[in-house]
Amino acid sequence: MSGLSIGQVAERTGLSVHTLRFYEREGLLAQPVRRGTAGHRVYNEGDVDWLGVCIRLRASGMPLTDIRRYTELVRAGQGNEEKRLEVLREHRERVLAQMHELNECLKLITHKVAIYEGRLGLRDNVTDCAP
Amino acid sequence: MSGLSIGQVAERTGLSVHTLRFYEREGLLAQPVRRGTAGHRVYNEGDVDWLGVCIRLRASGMPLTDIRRYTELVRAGQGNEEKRLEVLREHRERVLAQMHELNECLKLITHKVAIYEGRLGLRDNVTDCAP
DNA sequence: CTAGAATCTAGAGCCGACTCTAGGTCAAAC
DNA sequence: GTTTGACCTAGAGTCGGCTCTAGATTCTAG
Repeated sequence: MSGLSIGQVAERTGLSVHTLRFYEREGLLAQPVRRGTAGHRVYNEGDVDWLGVCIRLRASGMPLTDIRRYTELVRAGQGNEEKRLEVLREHRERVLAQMHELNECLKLITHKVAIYEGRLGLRDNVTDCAP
Repeated sequence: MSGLSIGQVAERTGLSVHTLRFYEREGLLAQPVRRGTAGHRVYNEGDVDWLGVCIRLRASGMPLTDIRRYTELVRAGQGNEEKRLEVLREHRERVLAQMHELNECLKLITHKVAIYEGRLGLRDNVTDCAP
């Protein structure tokens, strides 16, 4: 069941084939992709899983350079767990900070929505209300 | 009370003077900034407050074009509350989606951190590439 | 009065993250 | 046996969001 074309991987991951090649150039793949006949990329399930991790990290705001750094550590094999932890913990801080920021924004939006809904409601209820 | 230079506003908001001028060009200010002698910008507290809102919206991922759209509605005055609500609700959805995504990422990170901490604690040599 | 800091405008430059193009190879379907 | 479509590489282009430069003017402290 391992032996996916770039098109199949694109479909599965939601990335475009362009982006898949781009990510590979950027060193985001844990292992170098195997090549089949005519040099076509052949992905396996592990590649897809790893791409899933990359996608999640990207979606949470990790820059490509950091993902590459982490990928390189994984690729280098055992013995650098401390460094991997450092990268992960650093990103966790960013994620938490971002969550906090989003919460603040949510409060602001909720506040403003309440104001506008109140204003509209008032207008509906009191039909002859001149501003 | 009112009468802040661009430098003072930069200091208060954390934006650079470059960015303040850029935001103004992009139409992110609710009112056109007044000008003092020699054409220097003179901000008031209301401007700073509005910039605070813009900064929060930006930090939560709202693109500048959407902030401009919203600003234009506010600038246009009463009567478009429905449209403002639409912009706000739309962004709220994005924020909630983003929070969900961050949560998923947090789970992933926590999982991986646990693995690495366990590995360091137990000194085993499992090769891990699982998501 | 003068040096240095702050401001102005218009426009160029930069960076991250894609996204697309051109020109080519190859396999299978008609 | 040619056409179609997925794939290849190298490299150019795009876009959002700043960031900086140049050259001029103006405020401010000594």
